[in-house]
Amino acid sequence: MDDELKLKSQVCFPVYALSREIVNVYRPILDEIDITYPQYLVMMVLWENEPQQVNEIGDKLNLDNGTITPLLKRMAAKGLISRKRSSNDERVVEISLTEQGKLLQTKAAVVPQKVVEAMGITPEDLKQLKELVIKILNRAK
Amino acid sequence: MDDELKLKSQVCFPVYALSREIVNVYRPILDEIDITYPQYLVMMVLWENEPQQVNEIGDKLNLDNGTITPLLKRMAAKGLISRKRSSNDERVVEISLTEQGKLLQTKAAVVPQKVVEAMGITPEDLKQLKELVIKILNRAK
DNA sequence: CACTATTATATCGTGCACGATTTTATTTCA
DNA sequence: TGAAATAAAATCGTGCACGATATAATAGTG
Repeated sequence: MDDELKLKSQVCFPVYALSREIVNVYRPILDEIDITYPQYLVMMVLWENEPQQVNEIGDKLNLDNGTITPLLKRMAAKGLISRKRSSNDERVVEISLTEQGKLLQTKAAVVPQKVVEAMGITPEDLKQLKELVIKILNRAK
Repeated sequence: MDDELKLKSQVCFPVYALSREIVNVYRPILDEIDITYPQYLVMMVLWENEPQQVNEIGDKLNLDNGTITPLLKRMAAKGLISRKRSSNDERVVEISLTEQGKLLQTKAAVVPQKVVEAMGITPEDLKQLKELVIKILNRAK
């Protein structure tokens, strides 16, 4: 049998498995502040700068608008963000943080440390992983 | 602002983004043999050994049965696999390849090379990535 | 031998994730 | 200026992904 078609030979499968494992590690930690991992990513984008357009957020997270639009709607329904049509350009929807969304940042401050602890990963491996993944990601896109 | 809550500081986000990018690279390639990436993973598990129980496949792919059961049902509906209750233990469902499922292996032989080309990744980075990700994955679980 | 615990699978509900298409607004340029 | 092109969001359909729960069969135990 062709070795390349064996699961053990795969490089992509461990990445796919690690990605899901990461989300599973985040889940119980983010449950405490009542958001999901993709929602947490959106919040990080907005804590850094707001308001932002739907597409700006999608570009930063590499999510297309078929994903980001319903994601933002769930977040708006939860009271974390607000959506307003731009008066300059009626096509654009500006996403801003609500007071509740701003306050969540304080509660989220403990998340990074908790995740590192839960994953049991060393800072060296972390750094190496990030550099390598970003290198590959940049080439792939 | 707390730097740890910035997207740029994140390690997990690049892994999550790379995982989705990988699936997106596979998509057009696997479209030609009419399967999805998770279905391709199941096929690899079965090409290596069959029949296998539902849970055996799920364990190898780290997928719980809320994911694997409907996935296998779609594959059975497509004619790639067959599902049969074990006569020894009526709880167990044995998953086997159909003739069509076996034949697909030949058509899939070109997939690994095509993916490597499409990703534009060097063999050294590939090897390094795999080792690092597996190391982290083993610690996290 | 019943009664409880365990195991294997299925089901249900929610939330991504993406391609394809649609809708509406703005821009371009003949 | 008005038709065609482009751009921003939204919508639709399909397929994961997972926790929680349910169902049914087998195993263990007093």
